[in-house]
Amino acid sequence: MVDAQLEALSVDTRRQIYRLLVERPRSVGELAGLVPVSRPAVSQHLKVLVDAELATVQTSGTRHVYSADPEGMGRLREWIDEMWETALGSFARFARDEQRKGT
Amino acid sequence: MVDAQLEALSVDTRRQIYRLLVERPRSVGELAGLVPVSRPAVSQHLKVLVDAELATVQTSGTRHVYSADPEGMGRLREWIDEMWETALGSFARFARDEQRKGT
DNA sequence: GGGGGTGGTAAGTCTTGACTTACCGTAAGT
DNA sequence: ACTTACGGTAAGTCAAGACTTACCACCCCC
Repeated sequence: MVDAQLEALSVDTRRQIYRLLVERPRSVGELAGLVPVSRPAVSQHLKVLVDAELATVQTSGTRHVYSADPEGMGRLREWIDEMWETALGSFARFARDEQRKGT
Repeated sequence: MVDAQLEALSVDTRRQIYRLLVERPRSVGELAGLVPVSRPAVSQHLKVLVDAELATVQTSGTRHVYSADPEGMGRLREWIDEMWETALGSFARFARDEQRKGT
């Protein structure tokens, strides 16, 4: 379920682009000027972000403005929270057992 | 900062292993029996998880027991939360501007 | 309706890394 | 000491994907 989001955010360039979108919506050309890769590369990264529901497009004429989409990040956040909680629980249980062992 | 965590969790097999560790600590052999790859592959994945501070080892004799480490997941959680918040803020601002435009 | 500026797509290169088999070290039991 | 079980490491293969250049489609404005 969160596979797409995690995979999308695992690449540095794509993370940079996403951060820029989180600040504010931006056009493809603007992004290409802020990131050390070519414009086509930016386009490809944006496709991945959109597919992962981490970004949305707003096309007006030939100008495509991308913004951050709360949808995908929300799902990722819930997944992380779940992992975090159960990891903490498992950790506490483990610590208690270790303690018991020591007594 | 969260690069290591995101990259570690971007691979399906490694996510499976991590989920198993979140449930409870497990040995390498046990993990290898629960995941569709060879034992050396599991070892390599575990190394990545440990490097990302998503797991820790507890070696007793030749038996190595891995557990989920809250450290890395905590950092990832904070980062995600920050992204989530600012993305929501940016989204709200955008929605308001769109509204204003419509009036 | 041409020309400039927008951005997506195709094709090809090249690196990264997930996986395998084979091997080695080490600890525990007899 | 010999054996057996446990895991980490080396070396090699192979596919995925990040990037490039080149090209194409589109809309807008004169």
